[in-house]
Amino acid sequence: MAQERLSRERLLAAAMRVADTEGLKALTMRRLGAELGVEAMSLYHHLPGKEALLDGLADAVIAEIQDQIRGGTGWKARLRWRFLGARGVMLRHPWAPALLGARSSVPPRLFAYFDEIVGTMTEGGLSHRLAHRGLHAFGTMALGFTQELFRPEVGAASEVDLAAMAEALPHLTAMVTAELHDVADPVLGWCDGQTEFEFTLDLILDGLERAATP
Amino acid sequence: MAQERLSRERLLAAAMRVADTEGLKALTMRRLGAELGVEAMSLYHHLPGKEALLDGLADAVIAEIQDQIRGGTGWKARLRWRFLGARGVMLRHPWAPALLGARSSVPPRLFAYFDEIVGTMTEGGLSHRLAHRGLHAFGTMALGFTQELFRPEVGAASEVDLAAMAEALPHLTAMVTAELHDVADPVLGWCDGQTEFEFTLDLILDGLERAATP
DNA sequence: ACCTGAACACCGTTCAAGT
DNA sequence: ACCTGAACACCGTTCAAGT
Repeated sequence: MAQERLSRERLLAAAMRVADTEGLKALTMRRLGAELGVEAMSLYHHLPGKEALLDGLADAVIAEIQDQIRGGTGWKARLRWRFLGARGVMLRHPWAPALLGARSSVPPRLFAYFDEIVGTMTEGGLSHRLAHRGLHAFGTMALGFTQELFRPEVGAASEVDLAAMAEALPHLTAMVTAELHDVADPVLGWCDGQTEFEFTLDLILDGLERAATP
Repeated sequence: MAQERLSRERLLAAAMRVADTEGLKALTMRRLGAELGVEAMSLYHHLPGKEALLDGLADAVIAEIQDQIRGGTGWKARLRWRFLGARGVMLRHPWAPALLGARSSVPPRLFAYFDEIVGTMTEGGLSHRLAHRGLHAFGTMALGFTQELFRPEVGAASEVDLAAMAEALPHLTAMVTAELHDVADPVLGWCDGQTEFEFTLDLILDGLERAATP
């Protein structure tokens, strides 16, 4: 079954494949072994354990963000592309936000990634203090998720009693009604995500620019 | 050992106690049973399973945020107090961000919480569209965490080779050096969290206000 | 009704044994 | 050196039995 020699790279690639297709919970050492046509214990010759596997997976996601080509001139445009690219990576790997949020150690590549973000700001004329605060302001946006932490539950959502909801949650109901984009799917379709992500991004970028030019 | 009758409330209180003192990983059904002087299987008479326990815990955190008294007049001041209060709750329960981030179902109280936030904005004169985008812009800030996803590893942090770091990560090193607040702890002490949280909060609040008044 | 104890199906991992 | 298979210490949970 084992076509080629195992390696750390092959393990991580297979782990990402399993996570993409079956979710993070399905990624067990035994399942990963089966994916590679090998016993679970063989994996321990290339990685010290499960935690190291997840650390490597988190680092690989950062690497994928860094691999995104960046375009545009000016610090605002460059950061805009960076973060939109990061969001794209996260949409391809829906398990990634939860993984990055749960990791206790910082993925090594994250330092280089943040270094580049800071460099983009300071070379754009922002002070170190403002760049520092900017880094915090972007927060999880630099990793492509702002509001994606709670995944919608498909199925149960359409059974919402709008009349009862209007009584218990008047403001939210009024907003949903006013903001409805897609009538076909009144609960899931009223946020498109991309629009709100870009709004937040521009809000922060414009706020930083205003703070930089007194 | 079992002093009083068990109840869902007693289970959740004990679960929060275990999580606060020993962390979320230590919260197993057997450990929770021991905390209450009872066998693990007794818990299943008051909760359907582990997932329901974690759901209840997530909901209890939202309830604790909602219990914070809110002061101030005007929508910006009220939201400011709300989110600073949410941050305080999360600082008391360091396990909460990871839990809320990992839950697949939405805690029931979150709807009422968001309804109040939307109501604060619309009663302050913001359109439903702007309130909607504001809700997304606040994102995880409404739950008290923006950048707390990666916990610093105490101990290994002080062993950083600043000279090597300056070469590999020039922008980040320059920023850390320029922004150093506490010389005694050069790596952990250069962010105080609270300052950056308030900066982000005001950045978004001011940006929304500017978008509301053309 | 509520609680118990043994058992089952998992999981990550240790260890001695194979090649 | 790399991979295996049995075993160990956990975990959430089922089930029959107690009171």
